[in-house]
Amino acid sequence: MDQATPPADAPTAGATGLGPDTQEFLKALGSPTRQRIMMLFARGAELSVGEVAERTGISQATASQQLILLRRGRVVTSRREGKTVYYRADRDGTLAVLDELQTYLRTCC
Amino acid sequence: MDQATPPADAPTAGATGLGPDTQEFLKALGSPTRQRIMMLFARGAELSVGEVAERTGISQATASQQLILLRRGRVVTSRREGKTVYYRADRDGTLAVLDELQTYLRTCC
DNA sequence: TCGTCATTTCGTTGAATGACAATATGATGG
DNA sequence: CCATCATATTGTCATTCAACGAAATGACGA
Repeated sequence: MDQATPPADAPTAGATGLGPDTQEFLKALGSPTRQRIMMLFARGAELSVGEVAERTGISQATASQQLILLRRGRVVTSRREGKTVYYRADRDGTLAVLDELQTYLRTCC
Repeated sequence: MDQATPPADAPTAGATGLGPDTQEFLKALGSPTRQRIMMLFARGAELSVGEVAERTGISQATASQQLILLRRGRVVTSRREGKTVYYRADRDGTLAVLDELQTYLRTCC
């Protein structure tokens, strides 16, 4: 929905020195619930939304929402296979964001 | 140092696989306001609470609060000199937390 | 001791977030 | 086309968070 609303890069970025991806990454992993979700994806595991909901004990709707937030932070990727959507850890995205984070912290410290 | 807290009460820790420090770190840097604050500490700058308030345009009370949150995440340290409290980036704390974060992400990916 | 300055804490308000149930969308098989 | 299953979206409520002004704490000098 709000995908084409921002011009290109300015909504959250700008004065912070961090790109939007990294900001979303930090917010995504800052939540205990989403941290718990991430533990399910250890060692390349791939799970459907329903499986994540079941194993974490949260509702299906909430699981879907939180997974979308994690995807926005490039922490996970999704793959559709028929009716079900499989999520797994986004190795490349995570490494990219972590790299930017380190660069940022080098600026501050 | 609340480093050794195995069974007692682990509100946020436990099932997430992340230590409390790292959780506080992620929450601390997840806020645009606090990211803006951190940019003031570039290249080892040391500022008082009042200076941070003035340069960011937020009230002095809010600045104090946000700096305390950043300190909890080991992103900054504080030093008292007379009446004024000086804050600066916590290099060691940041590196330590970043190291734990990388270890955590290696588990997931 | 008293007053002042800098910081912290307190109490409150509006906005953002997290969670759920209910409903809508989308894909697949009959 | 219709029924069904998995996911996404919507609407609502409770909790949390950011921010402020006002009051309390703490440190220093007169």
